[in-house]
Amino acid sequence: MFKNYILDILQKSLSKIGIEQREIIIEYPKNSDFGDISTNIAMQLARELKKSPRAIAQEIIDNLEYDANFITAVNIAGAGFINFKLGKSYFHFICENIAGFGENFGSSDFGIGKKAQIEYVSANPTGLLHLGHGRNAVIGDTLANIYKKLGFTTDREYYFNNAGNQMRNLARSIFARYHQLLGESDYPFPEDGYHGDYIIEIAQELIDLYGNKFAEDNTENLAFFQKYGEEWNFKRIKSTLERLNVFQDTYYNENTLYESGKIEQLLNELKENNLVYELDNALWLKLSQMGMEEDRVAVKSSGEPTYRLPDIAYHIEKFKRGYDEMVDIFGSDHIATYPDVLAVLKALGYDVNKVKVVIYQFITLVENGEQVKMSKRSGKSYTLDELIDEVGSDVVRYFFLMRGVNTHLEFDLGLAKEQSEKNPVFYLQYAHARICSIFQKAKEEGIYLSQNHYITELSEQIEFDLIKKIADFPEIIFESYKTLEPHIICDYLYDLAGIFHQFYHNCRILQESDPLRQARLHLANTTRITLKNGLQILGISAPEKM
RNA sequence: GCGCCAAUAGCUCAGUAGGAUAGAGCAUCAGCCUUCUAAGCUGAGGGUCGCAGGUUCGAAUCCUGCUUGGCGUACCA
Repeated sequence: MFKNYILDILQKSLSKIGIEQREIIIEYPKNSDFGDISTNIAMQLARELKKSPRAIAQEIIDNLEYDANFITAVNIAGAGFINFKLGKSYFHFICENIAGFGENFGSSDFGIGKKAQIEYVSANPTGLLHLGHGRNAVIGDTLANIYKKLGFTTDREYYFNNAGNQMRNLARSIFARYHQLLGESDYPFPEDGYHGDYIIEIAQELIDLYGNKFAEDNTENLAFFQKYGEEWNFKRIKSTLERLNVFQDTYYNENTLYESGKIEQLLNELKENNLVYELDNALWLKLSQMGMEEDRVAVKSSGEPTYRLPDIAYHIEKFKRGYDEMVDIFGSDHIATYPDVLAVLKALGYDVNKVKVVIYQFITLVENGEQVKMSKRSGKSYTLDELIDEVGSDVVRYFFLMRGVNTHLEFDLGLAKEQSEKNPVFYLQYAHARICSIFQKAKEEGIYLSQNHYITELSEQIEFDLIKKIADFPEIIFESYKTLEPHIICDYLYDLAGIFHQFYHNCRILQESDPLRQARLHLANTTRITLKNGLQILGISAPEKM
């Protein structure tokens, strides 16, 4: 938004010297001596035009037409940077523009008319959510918020499987604890069973409800335990997600792919397209013909499909629903599996560019400099619920989002628990609360926002810095959509809060008289809206008082 | 062994369609409250961007090799 005018005049200048439309990179120089805004376009063109960057820069400037109220100086520096010094009118114009968006600032129509699906969490109901699921949930939910902000119609989906080995293992684990609680203390626990305390809780619940009615080891009883465990786990999973402000529209059961014949259909399609072959009683996917390392099994010799088949069928299902974009959120342990799925989809003629895969790295939990271990099947697991109990939902969300998805995230429990200036979440929320408190005070004094914004009253450097930062917001949202990196928004809001705090210290608001007071109130108000809308995307509350 | 991902300040991390003096937070040190919230602001110190080569006017960013760490490497999901 802030850069549009500059881009426009540069583009026109370029076309005058015979260079067609291209992407111009514009940035804010770190050193303010270089002006407010700069571009390296002359350097980019040097190789192509076989001229020195500085000469090209001069040529661009010579052909530049601009409003002298907007741009007060243009010069060449260094190897060929073109630097612009902006006039007050430019900042006023931008600020007025932002104010015009009101509470909707940051929304755009980029995705209007397009449908996106974001699939996240997708944990099977074999246990409680742990921290890894938390990172998955928060990344997925936030990306969905970003898509929504850009105007996409968004479907938030949870894909799960309530059949198979792991679920049978769950039933066996509960069954063993059930017997142990009934007094058979040496009843054997499954080798790779689920050791968490929640299994004991479930077993105890079953005893409280039914006594020893299900003690006999038969398939009916185990099936009952499996179903009971599934429902018990799902209830807990949903309540945990709800606490984190994560809501999903659809829970898609893998089983429906079998029931509706979609797996069968896929198998036929694979055979018709000659993408599979039989070997040792198993059905193999010809992945090596699709550019992959080696072939993999689609149907085991036991007749059971591997995960690949339903995964492919599920994605076909997504394609059939007509999504323009589909986002999958996976932990790094899945990094090797999705290329196979995509390769097959591609071979079947689907446009796999519509599928975006986010791979996030693992979390380590640290307290007092020591790593806290967490593992689902060992007894001592740190559940997501416990973490929310300790630090609250806002902190959990922010900490899970504040690093790049490809970074091993170190979650510092000590810092997270701290309710002080060290904790970045509070720094952000404090800025918002501070602004709200100014308006509260204004209200008490009978001061309200005027119709006229009186933006032209603003003249301090810090006010212009703030305007510049606010104006970046829409672009930041777009950037995080492009890169599928929510942390960009965290960093942005942190910077914005910082600049606001500086403004707050340097510029009085309510003590001034109108119209400057009004101008600053309006600037504070657009800051508030930006912070609030940004926090909303992150799923974090924007308190009015702290 | 092979594959993917990483390595940047004491710590946690930004920064990679090659660009100006590599940034932030925390920690350390020094300042600022009769003034709209000090959960704030101001300043200082702190770096062989893992190592070695290469590409070029220019490399944290691209290429090659190496070292270290994480995750994979199933007819588990």
